[in-house]
Amino acid sequence: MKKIDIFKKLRSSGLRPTKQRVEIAKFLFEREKTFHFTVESLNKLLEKKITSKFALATIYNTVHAFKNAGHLNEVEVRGKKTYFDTNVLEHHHFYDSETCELIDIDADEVVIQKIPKAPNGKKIKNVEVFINLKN
Amino acid sequence: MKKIDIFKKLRSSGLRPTKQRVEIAKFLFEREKTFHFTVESLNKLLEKKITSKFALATIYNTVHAFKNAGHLNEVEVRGKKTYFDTNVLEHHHFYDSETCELIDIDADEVVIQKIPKAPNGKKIKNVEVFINLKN
DNA sequence: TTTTCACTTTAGAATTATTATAAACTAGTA
DNA sequence: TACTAGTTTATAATAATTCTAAAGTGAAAA
Repeated sequence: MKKIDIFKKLRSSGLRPTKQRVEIAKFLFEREKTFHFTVESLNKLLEKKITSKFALATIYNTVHAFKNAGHLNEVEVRGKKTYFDTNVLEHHHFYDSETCELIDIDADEVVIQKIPKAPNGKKIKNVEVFINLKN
Repeated sequence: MKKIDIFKKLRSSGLRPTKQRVEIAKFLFEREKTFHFTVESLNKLLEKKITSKFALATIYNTVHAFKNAGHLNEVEVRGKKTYFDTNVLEHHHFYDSETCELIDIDADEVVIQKIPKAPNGKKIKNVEVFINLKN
């Protein structure tokens, strides 16, 4: 993803392309594969990669802004930290609790045959399948 | 569930039937339907129901002890608080993010036709289906 | 280009859920 | 009854996240 595309991405979601947002966006979206992270892990990786230091609050702000703009997914993981995912398509996850690692599963790799109706007046927003792993 | 059964349940899992544990166990397990709660909500409900006051740490200790003994399930919910469930059979959940409410789905109400293989050397421990609701 | 101002960043304080600590208590056994 | 390991308790500590308010900055308007 080129710099100009990053700018577009930010602008089109109503986010000013500040130095911090551009750097973080480049780090997150200039990659082939899906990337899973917590704010803590992202902060550590950015510290290594980037010369200037961003406030932790900025990482939080930016990640939430990206999430609200639909550029990041928040992933369903039991635990203290919140995981994010650069894959914003509908998909599912393996979770390896030994390593605390998430692995993406494409939506078409899971086929659900039967599902109950949503209760009284509610609708189904989405279905997440979470496969816990063991050794 | 009678008092004697509560005692048995506790003893058979190596837990001394203290006043606190018995009270909490009665509150949790003497019901027909599944019960979902957080430590905070359980604490509030116990305060209403019970004359004596238990330390918050005791609620945490007890809930964890019950969970480790297999009498409670910890449920996969995104968010800060940890949810528990008196239903320890394999099952799934609806989640209503408006009301932060969990609703059980029996295992046989969901049929999965296709699922990917576990990655390199890992095995599948269990599969959780989480259905997010909207209005 | 300069001015202006709403939006951002920042450091640090505040908050919230949870766990750790260490002293006081108690169930069950000898 | 007395002992002891397991429990409870109040409080402190921790950890992730959010809040705050002051300083900084992008970009639209003059």
